[in-house]
Amino acid sequence: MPELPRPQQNLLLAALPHESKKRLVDHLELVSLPLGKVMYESGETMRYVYFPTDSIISLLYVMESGASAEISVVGNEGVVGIALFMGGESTPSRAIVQSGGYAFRLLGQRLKDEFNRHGEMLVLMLRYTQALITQMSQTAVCNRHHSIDQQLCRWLLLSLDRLPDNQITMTQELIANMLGVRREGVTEAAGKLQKLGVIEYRRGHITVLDRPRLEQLSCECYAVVKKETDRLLSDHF
Amino acid sequence: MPELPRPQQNLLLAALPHESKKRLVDHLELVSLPLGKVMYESGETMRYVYFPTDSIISLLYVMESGASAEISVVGNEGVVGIALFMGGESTPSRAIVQSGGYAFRLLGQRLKDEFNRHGEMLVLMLRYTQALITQMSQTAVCNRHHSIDQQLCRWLLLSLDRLPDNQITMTQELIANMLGVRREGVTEAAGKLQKLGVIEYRRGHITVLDRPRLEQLSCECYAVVKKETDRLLSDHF
DNA sequence: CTCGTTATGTACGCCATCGAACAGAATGTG
DNA sequence: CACATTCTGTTCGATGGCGTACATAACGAG
Repeated sequence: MPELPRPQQNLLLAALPHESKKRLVDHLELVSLPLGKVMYESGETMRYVYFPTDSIISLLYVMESGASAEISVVGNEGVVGIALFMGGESTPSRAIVQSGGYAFRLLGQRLKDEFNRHGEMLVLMLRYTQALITQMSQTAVCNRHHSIDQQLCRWLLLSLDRLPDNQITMTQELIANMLGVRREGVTEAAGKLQKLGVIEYRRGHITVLDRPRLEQLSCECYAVVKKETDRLLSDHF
Repeated sequence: MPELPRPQQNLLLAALPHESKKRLVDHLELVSLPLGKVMYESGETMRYVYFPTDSIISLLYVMESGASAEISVVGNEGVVGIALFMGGESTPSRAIVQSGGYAFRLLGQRLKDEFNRHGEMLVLMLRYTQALITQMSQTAVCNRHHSIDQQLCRWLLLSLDRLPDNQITMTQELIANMLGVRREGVTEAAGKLQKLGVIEYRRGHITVLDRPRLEQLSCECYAVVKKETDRLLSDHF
């Protein structure tokens, strides 16, 4: 039987000094996040922040037309709900579960209290926020300049980094929503990767077989984000 | 003769309570920022933060190939150098002067000292950062889904909001760098706008004649960013 | 005023991606 | 096991933006 997740699996929670952790741990509530669940709707006031352990959350922007694009992705290295401590309380984007799993949630007010003690929590959250900003910037650039093929590679790698194995549960339709492209475009790109033996997939399941090759085929955006995230957070982790 | 800028012209500085302002004002140094000046190079450690009064600064990402794209834009409503107080000290993007003018610069350490007093400065900087995040997200979406025509409108509006009159000094070539498209694409889009009587231009100078029409022709991205920025910062301004 | 430089205009073929439409395959539900 | 549903594969024409090449026009330094 699978064990239940522990707070330590989230790297931000793990990085907290003992004192902070002690203050928070009793208020952390384990929640299950099924694939596709909408955690925040655009403009909504946030009540909780979420620290994923083994789930992945996409921050998605949905336009008036219904078209969408992923702005950034959050896994066990991060937290969903930065608007709470940044002061805005809400954001114009949607948070949706991209890979089912668990997260620990914390009442917004509790996080704010801890944040306002101006200790390690503040430093950590701000550094993480900067990493998130890097990801968003890179997404903007990537959307402008890179092909679907390259972007799919980037997206697979970002997902892979946040998953325990080399297996991604996701339909091509959903990936297309994330990338903001047509489903057919993803089918084609995925087909090429499969032909190259880099991935293997069947109806909603993708297995990455050759990760080094995937990194070669990806645009520089993945490496930039990875490197910068490591730089910003590795002191703490 | 034109008067020299005052710190109050930067909205963030203006919004500071008297006490904070008193601590900082003697350390603010007025600097002139000529068009095209590179204020930060990607990855460089930041020494100063800049509070523009009448200049505009673009945060630009330049790829390995040399292609570029604007991530966000900063005028008298903001500050250049958030990485300093976010904790990362540097970012992978370049800051370049998009419209010449003045700014007050402040030694990074002074800002950090003020920031670490955990007063109004912290709150203000974080809220501003959230506004910047909104702009970056929207840029990502816009790059994915909207036409050059629409994006040019958005870009003109964002610039206009940060300038004293309806006159923009900027070549089509530079606009193309910002938008991450070909110069010819901008020429064509600008030509259409001129034919419609919305703008008028000649060799590096653009005059906006019909701003309401420009807003109609723009994608929703401009309005989203504007509205969210107002929401996040109007309590303070 | 002239000339070199820089900015803008235009044209052509190319290609990635789009939109739409439909066929086939895998899945799980009753 | 059969069927409805959902996912994936493929095709077609349309098109927006690209790369390239070159022409014209405005400016400003001498």
